[in-house]
Amino acid sequence: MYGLCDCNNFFVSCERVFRPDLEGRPVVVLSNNDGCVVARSNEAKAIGIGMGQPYFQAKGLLERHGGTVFSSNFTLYGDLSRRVMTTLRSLVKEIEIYSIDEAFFNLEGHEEPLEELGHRIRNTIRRHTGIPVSIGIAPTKTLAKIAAKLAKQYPKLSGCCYMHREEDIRKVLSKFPLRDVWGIGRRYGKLFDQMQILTAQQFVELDKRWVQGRMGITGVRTWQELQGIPSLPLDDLSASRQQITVSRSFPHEIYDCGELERIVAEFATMCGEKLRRQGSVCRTIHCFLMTNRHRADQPQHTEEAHYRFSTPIDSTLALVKEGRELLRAIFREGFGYKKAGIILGGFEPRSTQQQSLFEPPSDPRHERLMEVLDRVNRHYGHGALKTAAEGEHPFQMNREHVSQRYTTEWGELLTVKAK
DNA sequence: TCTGGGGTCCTAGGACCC
DNA sequence: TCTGGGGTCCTAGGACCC
Repeated sequence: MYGLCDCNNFFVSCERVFRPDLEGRPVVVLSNNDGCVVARSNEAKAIGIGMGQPYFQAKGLLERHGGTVFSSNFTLYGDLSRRVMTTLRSLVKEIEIYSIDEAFFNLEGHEEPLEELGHRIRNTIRRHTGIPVSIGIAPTKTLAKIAAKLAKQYPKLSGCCYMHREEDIRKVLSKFPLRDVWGIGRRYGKLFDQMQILTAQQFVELDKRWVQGRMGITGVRTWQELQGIPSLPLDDLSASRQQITVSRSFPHEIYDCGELERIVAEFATMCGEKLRRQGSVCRTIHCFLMTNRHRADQPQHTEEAHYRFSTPIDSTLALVKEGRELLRAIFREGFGYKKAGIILGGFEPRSTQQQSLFEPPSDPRHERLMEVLDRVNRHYGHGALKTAAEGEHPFQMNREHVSQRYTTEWGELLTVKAK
């Protein structure tokens, strides 16, 4: 049996931990630059605010219902996520952290009745962190996702759904919309709508060879998982990432190459910090640039370029240098750029770094320099020490409604006032 | 006026190997 | 005239996820 622990409306719940006055009222959290709605309280969903809706479209509706809006505060959400995962890890044997607000766990060898255990997990996480979660328990991960959805949907389940009898599962699947199944995205959803295959049960009744031919091995796995055949093992994702990205949309279009260079240098620096934190060196760096795709009246240009280091590196100086060169290669005069990013890939562990036979080894002085750079910035805060290429003023996003970093900054602790 | 960011895995095809 | 069989590795692009 697999369990899924899914935080309810996670970003909104994080804000409500420190603002209990917002219980029962519409609350939304916005993406970077206060662009789109990325989390909604149940009340905000009920008044018709959509997921991913641009804020300027939702603003009026929210205000009419006396709702509250927050800019995203990932420092806070990341810290509360860590607390939720720590609590969960103390209650079950093995967990796979799937995203900032979800984790799977394995239930083999637990003696406590599983439904009871589910409720105990839910109550403990609520008590220790203030975050409400939904628990789904079922024979496979895909079914556990469905169970967690039901737990969220039906109040009489009190936040935990244990789904294991075959006839119960079939009954659920024959009502469950196929497009809401984990692994069925927009593209396949459309295809199945056209075929009039609307429920998960109808999908399960398709021929395996058809599924294989049309959707590949990933489709077959979903098909099997829905039948209770485990096909997605619990992954140990503690291994390091395959790719590191830092990208942002800008508040305004940027026409100046020098300004973009400073921003890209900052993104490359942030990538370098992440890279060294996971103890890797990288072989490739990509830089991309795009204009505002929502402005059909303006000329469009999107381009990407990449560079391969002859010796894998983790030095911010090398990343900044190549990042800026790539940018200069793809930048075109006269276009208003709205978004840029740096992506690192081709990772190897730093400890077993392969040297090139013909190229000179990377500058050994960088290693010491990066150690000092990271130590200074850990102690005095991000950006205390930086490359000249980044310029004086760090890249700023719109964050008009940001809350305090209650749990990670001494200066921003919650203040309690006596009445 | 305003429209997010960061990931994963799979597949097909090309280069290359013996 | 005729031209094998069995692999690996890499990359780009497409699907998906939260």
